Amino acid sequence: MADELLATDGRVIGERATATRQRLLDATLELLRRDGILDLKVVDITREAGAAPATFYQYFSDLDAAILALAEAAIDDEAPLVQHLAQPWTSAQHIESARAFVDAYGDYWNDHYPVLILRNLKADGGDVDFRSVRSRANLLLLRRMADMVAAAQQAGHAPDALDPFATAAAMISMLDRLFSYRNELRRRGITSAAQRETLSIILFQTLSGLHP
Amino acid sequence: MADELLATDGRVIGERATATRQRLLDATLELLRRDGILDLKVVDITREAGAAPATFYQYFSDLDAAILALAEAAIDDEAPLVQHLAQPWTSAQHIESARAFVDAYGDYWNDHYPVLILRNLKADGGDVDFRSVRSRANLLLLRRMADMVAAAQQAGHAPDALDPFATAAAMISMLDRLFSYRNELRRRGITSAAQRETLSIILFQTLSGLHP
DNA sequence: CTGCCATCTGACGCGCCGTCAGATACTCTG
DNA sequence: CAGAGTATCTGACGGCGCGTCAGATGGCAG
Repeated sequence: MADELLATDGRVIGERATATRQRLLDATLELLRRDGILDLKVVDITREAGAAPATFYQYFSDLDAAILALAEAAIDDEAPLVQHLAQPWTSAQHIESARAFVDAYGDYWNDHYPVLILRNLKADGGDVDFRSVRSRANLLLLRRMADMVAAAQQAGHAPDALDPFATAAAMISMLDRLFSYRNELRRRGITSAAQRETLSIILFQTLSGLHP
Repeated sequence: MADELLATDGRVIGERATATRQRLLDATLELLRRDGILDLKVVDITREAGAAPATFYQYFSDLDAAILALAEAAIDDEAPLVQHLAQPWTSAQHIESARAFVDAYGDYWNDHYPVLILRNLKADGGDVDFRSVRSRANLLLLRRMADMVAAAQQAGHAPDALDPFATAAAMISMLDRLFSYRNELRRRGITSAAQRETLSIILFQTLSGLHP
């Protein structure tokens, strides 16, 4: 097992230090939720965690390192998502699987959204570490979705001109961004239930090539 | 005409000052492209524009005010987009309109992406000014798309359970996010042409209810 | 109790923010 | 074209967060 945590000077850290490190990560996520993505300060994190500013730098070289650690941790919560994509959606009844997937994605998003948004920003900006963690996070989902599209194409349900992987990426993109936008939609009188149903239908149609 | 520009102290500004203000805005966009969204500094903007830091604050109360001005300016470039959604897509031939729209959206995105990303971030974060400018920017597009969905529903092509407005928002979301992601897709060997065709098909299917 | 190692901390120099009083450039009048 | 008046620009400054360092504190083994 290589999951022994290291301090920035390279030494393996003990129980007390591991707990402190975790408090700092918890505080980071909490502040990201509370104050938004653009106003995160190390000083505030350490105050929230009841530590001195210098302590933060014992476990993370800078803010990015902490966010990267949170992004790594988020990967573990993806398991329930993949499950709903286990088999291709081959009949109208499978719209129910699409609904379940959208719900699961919503839960996942709620738990991790500030980290996911920052991860995407930094990955888009070219940071190799964030690109790597995003890649590992998305790959399973993208592969499963791409396989579903390919199956739909072989069954003659979906257009051959669709690139399966690009289609999968488009669906993940839609979900990511629309969940950010959902408060705005609610403000316009569109309920969560309507949003969920709309997403489920688009996802079902696009991945299966069928009408629900 | 109320398009006379004001300094932060409220006075109407003249020709020279307007030019300086514009140089600052140009420099802001240039630095956003070059250095990314998260490392923008007033000092750098003024250096790039050949002005003193204090000059920036004569025309913008802070960085957000400048970005907001850029977001306002971006709205003017939306006209070509709306054009492609003028009439509903009622036959398979209209896939060509979808392609044209995707291309136009790509151009628009290329011209303004750092500003659009920041605008969305701050609007999602609850900033009322950025919510307002995003709302004004999106509304025309969203309305047109929603009308297309409603028309497809009346023709019996699209499921009635789709919320037209939420569907439109999902499509815009997909476009916004996927254009950010396109370098990653290219890295995976998916060409721009394949991305464009995939987006066009998904858009066409979802808005028209037809197969291409 | 004492020494040792892990862990934590206050204090500091640095760079950017946003403000102010004053310098500079332009314009208009006589 | 001199000089006053206004528009525009600027250097300098206090404040704050960053990231580093030497040293303080805590806990455990002998």
